[in-house]
Amino acid sequence: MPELPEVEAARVLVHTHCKGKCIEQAIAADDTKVIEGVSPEELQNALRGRTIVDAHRKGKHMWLELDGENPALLFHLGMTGYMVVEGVPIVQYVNAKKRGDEWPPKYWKVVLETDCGVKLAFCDPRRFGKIRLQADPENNEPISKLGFDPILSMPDLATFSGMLAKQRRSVKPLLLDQSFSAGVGNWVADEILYQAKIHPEQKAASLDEAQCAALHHQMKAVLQTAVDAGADSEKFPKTWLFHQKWGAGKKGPAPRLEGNKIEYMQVGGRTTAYVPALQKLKAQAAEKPKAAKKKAADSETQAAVPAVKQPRKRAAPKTPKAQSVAAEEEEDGASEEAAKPVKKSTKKNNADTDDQANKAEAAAPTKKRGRKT
DNA sequence: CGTCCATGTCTAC
DNA sequence: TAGACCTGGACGG
Repeated sequence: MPELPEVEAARVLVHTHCKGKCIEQAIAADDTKVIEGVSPEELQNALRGRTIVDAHRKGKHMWLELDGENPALLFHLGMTGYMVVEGVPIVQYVNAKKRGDEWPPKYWKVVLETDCGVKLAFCDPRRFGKIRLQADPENNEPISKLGFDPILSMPDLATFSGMLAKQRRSVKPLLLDQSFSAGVGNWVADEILYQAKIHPEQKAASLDEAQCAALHHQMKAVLQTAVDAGADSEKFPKTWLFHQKWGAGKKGPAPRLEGNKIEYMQVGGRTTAYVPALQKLKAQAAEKPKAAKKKAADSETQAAVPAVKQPRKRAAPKTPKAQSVAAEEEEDGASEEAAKPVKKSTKKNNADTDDQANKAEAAAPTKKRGRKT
């Protein structure tokens, strides 16, 4: 769950173990989807011999500042990216599979080894992450287009309220917009809104003074608390909605929090958990009646309902993404890593995974974790 | 085996 | 606002 707290924890990890160290060896996977703009060889050559001066972060982006005039090494962790230092236990994402101690770790995209033997790897199973080289990252896209980072520079209340007043959107989609507030993701947004007792669909401009103040406070407070906990969810306050959303709640009895029922709905295309009893949608300006949303509406006071309560509610079947099963040529040692989809049209990167396996082997003969079939 | 879901962006109708 | 992009885990049959 790479949102601000998780990325900050990754930054701290690098800062703690790698700051001031020289990169003696760098290995990059042949994955053009994740590694942008440079070939593996170019990236390796650009990193070898460089000293990691420091590690920085803004929003969900982080970067390693290198010595001299060398461009920085940027990372965006996407949905499943994470940093690992050999021998240092990683804070597992909730619901993530336990990783072993093998090195290089599975799904590695870049592995660095410093002159004093520290080994750092960036891994990303789902490959939504991004790695790139860029000079002066703070003054170039995408980082230059980010909004305020609540931990680095939370605006004062007056400024913040002014920003809200100009918005037309609902508050949750606004919080998720990285050009508004950088670093807030799906779970953080839900937690902030729950703590501030604001309904996710409340229009940002319709928040009253007290709500603006609560939102302003919780935005900083929730993130600071998560950062202070090192993004380790086991250390998050027991009163947080977070634990229901990913901890319990999913399975088992009807999810409740402090005695209140938790509801789920889609807001801005994302699954949203909230507590209707505390987060009420107050009347807003001239708004269309908003056809009673079947989901939340009916269940408001259904405390009498038997303990059945189906977890979620799957509506439409949702078209499967018709995996083209067609062509399937390349064999060589390829078949060993992820079943390469050989996507229909837009397939430009296939040789990556298997290639990585090969490199991993070369780089660290010890382990090779392919999954044979 | 199949379906659904996921802590994030992008892009197109 | 829905669909794409990717992959793996959880769960149902």
